[in-house]
Amino acid sequence: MSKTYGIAELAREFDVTTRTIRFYEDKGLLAPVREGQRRVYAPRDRVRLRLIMRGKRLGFSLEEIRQLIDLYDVDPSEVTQLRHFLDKIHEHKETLVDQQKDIAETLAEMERIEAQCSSLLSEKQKKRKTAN
Amino acid sequence: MSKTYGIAELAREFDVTTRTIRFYEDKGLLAPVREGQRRVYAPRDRVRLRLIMRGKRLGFSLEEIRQLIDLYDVDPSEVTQLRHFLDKIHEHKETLVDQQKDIAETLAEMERIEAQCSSLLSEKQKKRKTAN
DNA sequence: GGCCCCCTTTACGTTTACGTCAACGTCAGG
DNA sequence: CCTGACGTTGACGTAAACGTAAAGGGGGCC
Repeated sequence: MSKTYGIAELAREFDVTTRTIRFYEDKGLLAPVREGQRRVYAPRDRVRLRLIMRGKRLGFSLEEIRQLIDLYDVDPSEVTQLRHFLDKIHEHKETLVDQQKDIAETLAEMERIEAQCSSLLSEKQKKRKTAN
Repeated sequence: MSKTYGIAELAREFDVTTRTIRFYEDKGLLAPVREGQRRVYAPRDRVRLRLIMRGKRLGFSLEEIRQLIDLYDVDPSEVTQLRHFLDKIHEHKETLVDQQKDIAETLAEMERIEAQCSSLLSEKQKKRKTAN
């Protein structure tokens, strides 16, 4: 038997509330096994949760994340599905590449401002020294 | 005189509604000049709008975007402000670098799945050919 | 038995980021 | 003068992503 997890356990690990985890289940992002009423999470659920958190950090909506995650579980039996699946992957890849560009630009600007600021700061330090 | 823009003009250019632009003003992200009651946007407002859109694509909240944009307009007179300012930049840079990592990981996984899928697809094609 | 901790569902509240509609001003063209 | 395009404020609506409180079940342990 591979390990299982309780809801509180996962909540602690990923620093979210149990409410949040149940909410994700409501939205079809998770589907833990039940033991009576209690939710029991398998390692694959834990992986999914990790993917969800990453998706959130990237600014995707839960709906988009759901579609993304479903890609990992697709049954590769039908050829048409495979094609459709590859299309979806391409879409998401483009989005991500665009984001990379956005980030690169923003980082570049920040470093420009940063440098400008640093030089300004060191100039002020000089003046302070010469004034003493 | 450098060019100015009407609200509808900018709305078209950035593919948002005028409502959205006014909303950003409400939240302190924009501050166009008034000509009577009408809003008149200068090139710098247009730049700001571009920054806003980029921030949104990166999943930042409007409040975070406001703080980010304000960094571009900071008055570099006070040394303490400069230090504080540099700290803020460092924070944001870390966030962005983390995002870069997230994106890289996601892209890597996608390409792995993609390759796996493509090979599956070409195998099916082969079988189809030999079956004919 | 009493307390604590974990779990459950139901349901209403909140924040963000706008959409939508009403009601009205302004200015150019026909 | 009327229409139509563009603009304004104000108020209410809404979807997403949870928070929070209510009300309760079940197990362990001292």
